[in-house]
Amino acid sequence: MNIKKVAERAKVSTATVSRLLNKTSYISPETAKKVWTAIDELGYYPNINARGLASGRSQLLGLIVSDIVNPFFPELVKSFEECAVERGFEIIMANTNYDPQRTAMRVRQLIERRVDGVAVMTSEMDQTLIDELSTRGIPIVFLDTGEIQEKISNIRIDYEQGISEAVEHLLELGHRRIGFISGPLNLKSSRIRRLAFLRFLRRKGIIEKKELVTTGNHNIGGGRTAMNQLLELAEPPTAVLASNDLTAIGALQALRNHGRHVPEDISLIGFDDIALAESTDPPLTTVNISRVRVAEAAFDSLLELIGGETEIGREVRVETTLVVRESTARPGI
Amino acid sequence: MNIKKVAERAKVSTATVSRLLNKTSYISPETAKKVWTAIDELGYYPNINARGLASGRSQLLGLIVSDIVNPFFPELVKSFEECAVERGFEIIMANTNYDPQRTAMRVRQLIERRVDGVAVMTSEMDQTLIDELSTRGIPIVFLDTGEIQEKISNIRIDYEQGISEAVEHLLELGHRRIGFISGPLNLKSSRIRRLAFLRFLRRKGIIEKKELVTTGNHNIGGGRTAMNQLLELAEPPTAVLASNDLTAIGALQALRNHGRHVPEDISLIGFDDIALAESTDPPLTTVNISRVRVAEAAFDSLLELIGGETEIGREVRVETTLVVRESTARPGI
DNA sequence: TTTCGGATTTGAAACGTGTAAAGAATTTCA
DNA sequence: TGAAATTCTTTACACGTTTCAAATCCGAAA
Repeated sequence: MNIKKVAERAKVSTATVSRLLNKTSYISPETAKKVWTAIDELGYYPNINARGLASGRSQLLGLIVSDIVNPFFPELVKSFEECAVERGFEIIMANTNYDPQRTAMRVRQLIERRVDGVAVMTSEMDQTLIDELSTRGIPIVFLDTGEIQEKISNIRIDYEQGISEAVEHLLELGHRRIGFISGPLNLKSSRIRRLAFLRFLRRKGIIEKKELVTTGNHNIGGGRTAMNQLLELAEPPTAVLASNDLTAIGALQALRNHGRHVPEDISLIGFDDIALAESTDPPLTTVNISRVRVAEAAFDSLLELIGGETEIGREVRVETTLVVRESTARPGI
Repeated sequence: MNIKKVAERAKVSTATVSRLLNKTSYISPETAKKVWTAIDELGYYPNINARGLASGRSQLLGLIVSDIVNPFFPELVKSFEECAVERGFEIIMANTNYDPQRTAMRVRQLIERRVDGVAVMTSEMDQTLIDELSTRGIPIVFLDTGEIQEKISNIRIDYEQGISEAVEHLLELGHRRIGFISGPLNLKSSRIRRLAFLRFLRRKGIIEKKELVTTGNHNIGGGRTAMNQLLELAEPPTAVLASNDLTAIGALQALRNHGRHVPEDISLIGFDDIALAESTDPPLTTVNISRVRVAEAAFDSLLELIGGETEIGREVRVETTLVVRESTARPGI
């Protein structure tokens, strides 16, 4: 059941069948019909391996993520897959678990598989691996952590904007003592968020109080601990911004345990806008990063590089926007 | 940079190189060394497309899930990927979004890709698609929803056991009015869980009270609504079992809104044991389904079918076990 | 020592299945 | 009628695997 059989049955050459399937040139309607009939009758499915071998394109994209279990990623993966499938690509998922060795192995496999491009959604990527992809001309798109180069694009999430909006929102409500719970400081994205917060505060002429800026671990537990710490201060903040939603959820729990009401006693803002944020109690005001937008940007940039339209990659900025729900209000008196 | 170049440089035939890489026959140590040197010097990576074409094996597995965003799946996907990678396979993820057309398209693509096997983690799979895989001899493993046949295995999650344990636990604590919030009844797994609950109650000689068995939607909102309903009863339950953890979390919120304390006023048990269950307030007692176990069972069964060791598939039972945390206690007086 | 049978190791060549460049045949249009 | 356009065919790949056969080596028998 291969293209030859189809060609024989339709009484055309294999090239005609191939061109029909790939739409690479016009085929007369009658011929097309004959061929389609043959294809249907034989239940022919082209062999993508052979196609890939002959054409040099695999229609396969590698998607490297550090941890799908992190609620930020599934949506990203889902959207990316949707984009890919729409354009006739499929994705090979590679979960690295933050393990460099594993990452190296997976990248090697992706190369052997002759993927047409790789989306790297983790910052823990060795330069040698990037080089190995680059040498072979495989386009790459990074999330947040990369510099544009030949065949390398980068999606930059504009944390600054969302954080500005969030803090602005709190300022407008009348808050002046604003706390921040950052993520683990060994992660680049954590540091960026923290820095954006501090910078904006300074820009607004608000004196930074060291004790109001604490560190969590981007998990619920870390948020809880950090919030407890903040509450133990002589003068606790009237509003807290968390580096991600899980942290905010932990903070929410800590507040409840201390008998503080959100938002009456203290306001709380998260970051990411994971699905859960809508269903916390109270629903969490948070900064939305559109996973759909990020995935689309990543895919589009990759496709552009694959298509060879541009040699040099580009940087795409993805906005973040404040989503006001019910965890913020004027400070209590 | 192909096998021929390597062969030339090592002054051997391509067959020898191939055999060395695939370990399909002994190669004398000197020859092996020559070849390895050539491979290293050239930075040769075999072309998997060509390999697949020649050998008929793609070392690729399809993983069909209905919705990766559902917190049950990421862990499953992760574990499955781990198993696969360990044995030299890679996975192509196909997210169906419960859309039959999309499912059909993805299955077709997987066939074209000549995947060596498919794991179907969704119940919404058309019989014609299954047939299309079967005709081509592609092994399949289902989760919960399939009958073993030639080249088809099934992983059966033992809901009954977990639910028995959960209810038993409540009974031991002294509860007699036990409510249940099911998932959407159009999902097979929801129905199974609901049935298991009712059956166990009956077995224990407890009269089923219709009003205590409500329906949610496997999401937080649904859990909240359902719990509110239960609380409006003249005689509300003293304990509630939810069909999944998200539902339980919704119920938790509803209870809090009504000023009821968990577990003092009312006990609550979830199902699935998603990561979040550990971090709710109070930590949720729930029935654990080991995603790792499920993934391993699925992969192993699939591998067995691929290896051709067995023609007829088999059914693997995966246990579920109660994890007691802090959302259950003796009923208040 | 020579020779023979079998085991080991290697090579040649035939696949597997599609794509694409170049060229042939046919039709269209001036 | 000839040039151009359209449609199709021929054929040379792409790159491994695998079968079958050849070469080499070993120890035992003659």
